[in-house]
Amino acid sequence: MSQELPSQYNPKEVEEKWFDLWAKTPLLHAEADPKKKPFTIVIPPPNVTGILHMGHALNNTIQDILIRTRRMQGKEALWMPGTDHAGIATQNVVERKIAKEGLKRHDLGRDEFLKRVWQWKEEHGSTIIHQLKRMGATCDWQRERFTMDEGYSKSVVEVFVRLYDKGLIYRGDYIINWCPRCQTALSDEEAPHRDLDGKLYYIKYPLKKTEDGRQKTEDGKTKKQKNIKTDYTDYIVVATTRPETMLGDTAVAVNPTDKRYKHLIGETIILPLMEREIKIIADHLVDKKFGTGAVKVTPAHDPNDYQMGKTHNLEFINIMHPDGVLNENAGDYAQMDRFEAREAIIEDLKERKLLLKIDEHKHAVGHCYRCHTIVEPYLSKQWFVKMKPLSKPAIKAVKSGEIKFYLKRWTKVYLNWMENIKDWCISRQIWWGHRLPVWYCQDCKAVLVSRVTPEKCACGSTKLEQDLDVLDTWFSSWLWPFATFGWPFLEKQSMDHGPWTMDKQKQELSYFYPTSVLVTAPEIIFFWVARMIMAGLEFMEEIPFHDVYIHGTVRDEEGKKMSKSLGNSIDPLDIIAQYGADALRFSLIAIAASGSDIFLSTERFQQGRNFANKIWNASRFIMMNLKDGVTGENIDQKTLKVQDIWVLSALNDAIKKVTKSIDTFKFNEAVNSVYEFFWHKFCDWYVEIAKDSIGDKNTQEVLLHVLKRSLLLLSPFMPFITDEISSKLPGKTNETIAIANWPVPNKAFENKAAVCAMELVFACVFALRNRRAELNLLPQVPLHVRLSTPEKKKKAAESVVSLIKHLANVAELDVTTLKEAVPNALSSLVDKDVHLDLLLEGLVDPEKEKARLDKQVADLVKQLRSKEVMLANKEFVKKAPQAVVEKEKERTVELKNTIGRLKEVRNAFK
RNA sequence: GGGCGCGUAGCUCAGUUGGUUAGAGUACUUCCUUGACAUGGAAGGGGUCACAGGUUCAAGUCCUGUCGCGCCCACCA
Repeated sequence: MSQELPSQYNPKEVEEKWFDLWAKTPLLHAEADPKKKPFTIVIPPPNVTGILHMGHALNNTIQDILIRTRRMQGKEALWMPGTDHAGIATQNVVERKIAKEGLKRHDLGRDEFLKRVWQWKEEHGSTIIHQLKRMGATCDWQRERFTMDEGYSKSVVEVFVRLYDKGLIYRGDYIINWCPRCQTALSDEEAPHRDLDGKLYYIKYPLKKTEDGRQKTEDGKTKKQKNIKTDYTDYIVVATTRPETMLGDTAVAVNPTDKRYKHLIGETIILPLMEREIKIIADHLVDKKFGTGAVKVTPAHDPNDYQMGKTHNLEFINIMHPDGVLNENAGDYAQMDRFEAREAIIEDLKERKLLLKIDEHKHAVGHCYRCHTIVEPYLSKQWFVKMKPLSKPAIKAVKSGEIKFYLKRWTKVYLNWMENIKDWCISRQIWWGHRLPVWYCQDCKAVLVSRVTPEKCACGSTKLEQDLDVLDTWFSSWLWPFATFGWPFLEKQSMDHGPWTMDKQKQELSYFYPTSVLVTAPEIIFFWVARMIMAGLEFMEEIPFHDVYIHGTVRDEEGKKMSKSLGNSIDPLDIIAQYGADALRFSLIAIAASGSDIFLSTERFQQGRNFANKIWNASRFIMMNLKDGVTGENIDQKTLKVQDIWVLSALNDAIKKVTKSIDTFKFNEAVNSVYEFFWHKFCDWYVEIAKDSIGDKNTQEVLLHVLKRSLLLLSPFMPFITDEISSKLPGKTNETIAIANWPVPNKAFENKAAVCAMELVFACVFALRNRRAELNLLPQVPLHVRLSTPEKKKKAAESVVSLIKHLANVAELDVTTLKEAVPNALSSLVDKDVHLDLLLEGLVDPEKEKARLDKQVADLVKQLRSKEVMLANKEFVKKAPQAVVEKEKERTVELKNTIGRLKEVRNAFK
């Protein structure tokens, strides 16, 4: 006995009870079945400071569709959730919080500050997890991990020590990306370049007079320097976008092949403002074509110049404090902010007539990905991972096809990065994160890298101090696929999802690893995907996943990336509140074609809401008509009607299509197939037809049968509403359909004849509705109709008479095999040799109808001609596939028949 | 500078390895409110598939070029 659905679909009411239940339901078997191939996904750990945005919503919906489908298909489907500690972001959040109390982190001290961060994490860190649950994500929540968990941290330390021992981690002074606001080093990936409208300043650097008081002169100028009028007698002109760095210049460089400057190489220059003597050097790094061909060299503040500084043994002068304020090396400009100093220096140069000109100049400048401050190339002592050795197997894994990207084009992006990989700066000058497992002996200056806190140095000293830096968050994230299982199992870890033993954890890891698929956004390829592949191959000696599905970036209507900072985001939580999580999920997936970017506006979600409403009401209608004992599983095959077979066969098609589309990561196709089937086939046609025999038990069986399977097919996309409805259907077997069985096509229901017969019904009903509209006949007006068909189709036609009568309000319908046209009737071709004549005495203007028919005939003749031309083409007949040619021939015959028939009808009008 | 993607209906986009008359959602027009659903039903209008060449019996689909838009990477200071 089925329960009733409330007459109004209320997403909020429906959804709120389900995520708790899913979270409580064991989604995995207690013991992994070694015979069953698992399906594993690890969730891209969202930033612990994060709140759900559309990107997350899309990402999680896709993963949830995959995991739900595979789970229903009987796989051991594990979805490992969690969050990463997001070092810089989280620290920033907490710093902002204590700033409200008028405090800075140094006021609190490291320990106290970290306490505050943990406190914040306890209070707010699970926000995003709750939001993911609210979206319906069926993760194995009891396995939730955090990159700062005790056990996970041990993996991080283990990895650091192993890489260090292997010589793949080193420490050194290099130019790195420095964020003066966050006051930490950043990796190259964390400092994305953005184009800025900058300026290119041309500055005169005076040459030092030679000993005899004369200056060297140049013989002749080259043609290329026409636009720069330079007095080479007294000055060399350099071009720079960052004039403030000139305070740290220790040379001027020119290209050794540059004829303009050849005679000046080795000469001395007086650095303006600082009045320091610097040399002119020659280096191939200098581009002759850019600016004046002469470049100022600031080895401590530019990566290129750093290179030159090393090769030419120049002095490295750091002119900046870590916060971007100039230091004592900056002379008069000390204590000025870097941009303030720029202005001041320009003013001073102008005053001294040393500024030749300023050009507008667009150039790309690195920005901190957490606070968007312009980063400073900064010379400092940092820790690095040597990447080349790690990248080699990672390149191979993708090239060999062991790991596949969807879409394929991302492979190139990955390989390009991997093949040009640079060493990874992993130390961060912040407090929140994994402290480097490095100690320095205060006595003998030895460096100790250790898994546990060392007690004393080899020299016997106990004065050991741990490195103050912490590791890049991604240095922990890249271990996610195996560290979340407890790797490296050094000791029994406290995992809160059961009475785990180390052995069992090891078993689990070897069962679930490598994982099946990774779903993420394109910008994460370098940060995470590439590094996970390297880590997996290095530490597990196996790839971490087989497939990488890259989905699109969610953008607003103007094509901008949706982000909080731009203020253009549509909040998924608002959409959930307004339309429901099912509508959100449905619409997101329907829009998101394989990997293309997604443009969003609120209206898009109405489609999802409307569909949910349709599902609700159709289900309600079916349920309110069910007799006791109807289960949807006891269809009597012998009494199936044409329409029953047709809908069951269409259901088979839908099952096949949806399953295949999900297998090939074409989620929009999947969702459109099930939408099309449910709404436009099942509801629009079958349910309408079924109303005529709604009292029959078998009709009810079919209705329920199709409904149940439709709900299963829909459940990965719209889990809440489908589970709610299923739970109220008779004969349900599971607590939740999240663990029900995925539907499979039933061959018994495949029947071509029935499908053809139904197509005739559609064509007839369609033609008649059309006529009604043309003739302004209300649906209530009964029609008289004759169907002319060849002998062989007569039986099929007769089998659907009652359907046509019912659907098009036809009072009389004769099926004949007569070929001649009916006078005073409107004829429609409804199949290639089946005509439908609508008898209409006096209801139609013969002249008008004649004209209409003439036009129709003319159109068809045109079509026929072009077909004839095509078929006369020998090449076509020879080369085209047989089926195509046959179809064209059939079509020609069809056209000829129709034309003849229409002419007859036309002439029958008196 | 290099790489990638996109130009299809008013709008947002689908369109499988080339093969009948190019589809959907939305918007628009007309009609339909007696019990599943107006968050609905029926019918309709609307496309030179950016442009120009080429390959082919056949091109929205493949190739080349042009124009427009977008993204990513890069040490032209």
